[in-house]
Amino acid sequence: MLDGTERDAPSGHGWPEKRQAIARAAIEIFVREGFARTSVAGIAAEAGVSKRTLYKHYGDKERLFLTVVEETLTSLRDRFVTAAKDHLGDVPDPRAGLIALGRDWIGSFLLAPDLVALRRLLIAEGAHYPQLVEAWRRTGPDMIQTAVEEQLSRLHERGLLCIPDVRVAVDRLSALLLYTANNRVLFGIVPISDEDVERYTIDGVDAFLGIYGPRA
Amino acid sequence: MLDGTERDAPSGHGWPEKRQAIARAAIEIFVREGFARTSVAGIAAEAGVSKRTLYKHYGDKERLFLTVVEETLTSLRDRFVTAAKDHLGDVPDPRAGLIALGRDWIGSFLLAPDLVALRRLLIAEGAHYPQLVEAWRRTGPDMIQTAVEEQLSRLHERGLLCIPDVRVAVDRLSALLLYTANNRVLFGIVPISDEDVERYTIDGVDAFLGIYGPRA
DNA sequence: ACCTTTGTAAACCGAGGGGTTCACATGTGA
DNA sequence: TCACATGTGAACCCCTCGGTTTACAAAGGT
Repeated sequence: MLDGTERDAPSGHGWPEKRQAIARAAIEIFVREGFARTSVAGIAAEAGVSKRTLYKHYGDKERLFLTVVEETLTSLRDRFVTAAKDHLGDVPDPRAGLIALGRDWIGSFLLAPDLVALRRLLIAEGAHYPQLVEAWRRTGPDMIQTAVEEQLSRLHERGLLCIPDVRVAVDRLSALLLYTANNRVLFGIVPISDEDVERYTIDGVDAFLGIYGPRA
Repeated sequence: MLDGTERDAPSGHGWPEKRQAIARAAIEIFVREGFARTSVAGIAAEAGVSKRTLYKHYGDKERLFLTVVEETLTSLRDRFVTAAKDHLGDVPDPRAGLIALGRDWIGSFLLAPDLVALRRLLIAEGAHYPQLVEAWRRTGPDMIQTAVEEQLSRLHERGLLCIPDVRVAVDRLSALLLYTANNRVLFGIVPISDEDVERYTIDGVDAFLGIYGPRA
């Protein structure tokens, strides 16, 4: 037991990987169980780490919670910006472009299981930790808002859509695309199929085009 | 101490009012603190009742929780139906009627503090107690859905709106009316003023009329 | 070789909370 | 008047959990 075990998976000791293992386990359990139901011992066990090490890295349960959620939010922001740059590129046909955008928005952001769980956690604990809500607002919605605004502006400038107020248009697009699916997924349990995503997307885009379509 | 005290407010003992006092205190604290953070002793104190009495009425913490939330949901259903009958009556002008409907919908249902807290609770604990989510779906959304469907159908039949699919139209109307406000209020903290409600209402209705207006 | 750093495993402490019991009080009905 | 049902309040048991301490083990640099 003192020789070669635990060599390939570097769990010897003295590595900052411990910290990351703790963070991974912590966010997973916090997000699944909520703050109060989560035990520090459980996190330590899940991370394959002693309680002592955990308390060395993060001072106490609350600081662990705040740190790990905020770290998750910033890593999330990176996901947002890269995805926005990737998938929201130039589109020839407005309808096709909006559908691609909507599909990606719903599938990658709205329904991604970890993001759903994170939103649930923030809604649940937000009243107790307002700073987290503030961080969420900055990283998530605002990023998407500006990215989509940019897209819609481009479509407007090219004369493919008629959008007097881009800000409002983004609100309406997100509402039409996300509202139903968001409700289903937040209250949970019922899984959402790919066909559902496709339906929500097309339906939302068509409603949006009913308002802003070149037809006017 | 054995004569006339506690006559008007019947808190002597031996009354089922105790049960109601417990229920009131319980739902208030559960909704504010969540299940795990709530202590049975706290509920008993808030209700002005001994723990023993509480355990006599409701067997244990979990049964208290489930019972009291489900009772709240059914009492909620009554609120829904009466409000639907009251405020969603016949409307002469579609825009004015929809605005009145929207204002009431947002103000009375979406933003009512107790309903917000209840939705938060259901989102937070839904994964642990699916039965509650099911009860919520039955009492809340479905009631509103059918009530509003009826209203829109009437407007369609009178030729004031052009609505090919009423089901979809209700989804879109609720999305346009509620999405933004719902997000703001669920993540919490930021209060929503009456002016905000008015803005959300008018904006949502106008967007809806952009899709379904007689103009086509 | 030695000491420091980083880690583990387990025991331990104190607080809080779910749930029960006990001794006692007070209205109600026969 | 006496039993009974209902309720009180406080003590109590036991477990979980946050957080600490102790004893020990393995690098790794000098």
